[in-house]
Amino acid sequence: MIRIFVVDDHQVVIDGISSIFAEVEEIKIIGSALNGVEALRKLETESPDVLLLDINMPEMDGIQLVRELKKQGRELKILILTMHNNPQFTKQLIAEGVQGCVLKNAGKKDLIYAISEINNGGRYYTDAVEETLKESLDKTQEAINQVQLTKREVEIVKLIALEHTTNEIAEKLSISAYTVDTHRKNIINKLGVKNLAGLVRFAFEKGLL
Amino acid sequence: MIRIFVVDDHQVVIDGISSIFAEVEEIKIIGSALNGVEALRKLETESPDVLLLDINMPEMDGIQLVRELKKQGRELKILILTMHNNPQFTKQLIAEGVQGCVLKNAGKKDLIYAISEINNGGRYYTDAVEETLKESLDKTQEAINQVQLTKREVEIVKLIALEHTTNEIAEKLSISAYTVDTHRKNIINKLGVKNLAGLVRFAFEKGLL
DNA sequence: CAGTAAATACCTAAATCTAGGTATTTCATT
DNA sequence: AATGAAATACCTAGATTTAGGTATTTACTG
Repeated sequence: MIRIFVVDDHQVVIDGISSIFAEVEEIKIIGSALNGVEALRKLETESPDVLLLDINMPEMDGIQLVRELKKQGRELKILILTMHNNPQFTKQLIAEGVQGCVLKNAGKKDLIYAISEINNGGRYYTDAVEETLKESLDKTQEAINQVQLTKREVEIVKLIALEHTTNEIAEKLSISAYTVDTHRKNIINKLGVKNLAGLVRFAFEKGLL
Repeated sequence: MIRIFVVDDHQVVIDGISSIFAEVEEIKIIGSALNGVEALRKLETESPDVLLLDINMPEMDGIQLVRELKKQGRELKILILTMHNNPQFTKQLIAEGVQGCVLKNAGKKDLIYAISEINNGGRYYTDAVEETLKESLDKTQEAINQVQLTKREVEIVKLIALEHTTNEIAEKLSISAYTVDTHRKNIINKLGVKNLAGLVRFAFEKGLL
């Protein structure tokens, strides 16, 4: 019997996954959470074999949660559920030591297979994920290091994505436009993107919007 | 007995929803599709009471599918399943005549309630959706009309979102930078967004990336 | 207490985007 | 053959972003 804990910010997905496994003998859902913070709290008292984790979440995203759990020295296997097949993320995830990754457009069968594989000490990456990964493996290696935006930076990313100009943001936050400029520059550097478009794209991929 | 057809590009969501309703007496899933094109084909022979439809899909998105079905004069109720609570979309959807809209972070209970409401001739919008809608209802009304980008425009939107500048795009497509400029302007006008950031956001919401 | 991360602010020059136009060619449809 | 949409191209002025810096204050952490 494999004991699973599901973390996903969409209740429908949690309910769905629960229902899928309700009819599967060897797998049992022992709990779920709608975000990273809730997951951490609940995992204090629960100890699943496999953690089924969504990447794109508000509050604390999947990667942060993985880090926190590793930091606590938890011995559990992690299977990532992701929307976008983004090599940037996948690389980061592997670096963080997760055991597998399936796209949300995978089917029930794949999901069950991935979970058993992982529970038996294996690894599982959807074909598509693996392929995209290989393609981009030779590219910028330093991009792997942790991209962590500060609270203020996240705030500014959101405002930019919502079409506010530097001046508007400055006024809204009651700070100098120069400061907003500086933040924007820092963000672009941190994310390794080229311009505003990349920044907005990131905001989406990261689930900030 | 309410007969449902599910359209969502994520197999996990389809499987999940199927499982959820497997244990609900009055609701039955009679079919599903992973994209608009497949849905249209399958709906030629199927006639569900309610269509459960994801907005963000590749190939043919939810709105396009709704239009096509209305054009065919199909008599069916449509419940939208959406990720983002975007008033722009909601307005468009209402204009297209859909019966309801639930966010993907709604739970099983809400989903079931929404479906029965709609099947009984009612309408159902998640509280959050309704609220966001009201807030933005006084804003630009003309934005409701169909936003349809041409092939070339879509191409350019993608390149912009991928962080290419006007000059780079011009070179890549072997056209003048002036032309790219014109396209960008037209796109910004069509979408009713303010700047490049809005354009990239749109690309994501529309599922272009 | 020393060190560091975060947030703040300033400066300049160059690149890029935005807004307001006008105008021609191509292609498909009526 | 005419209409209209799509794609193309050009022009100018002003706004905004980008790249390269430097520097101060605050707050937490070892």
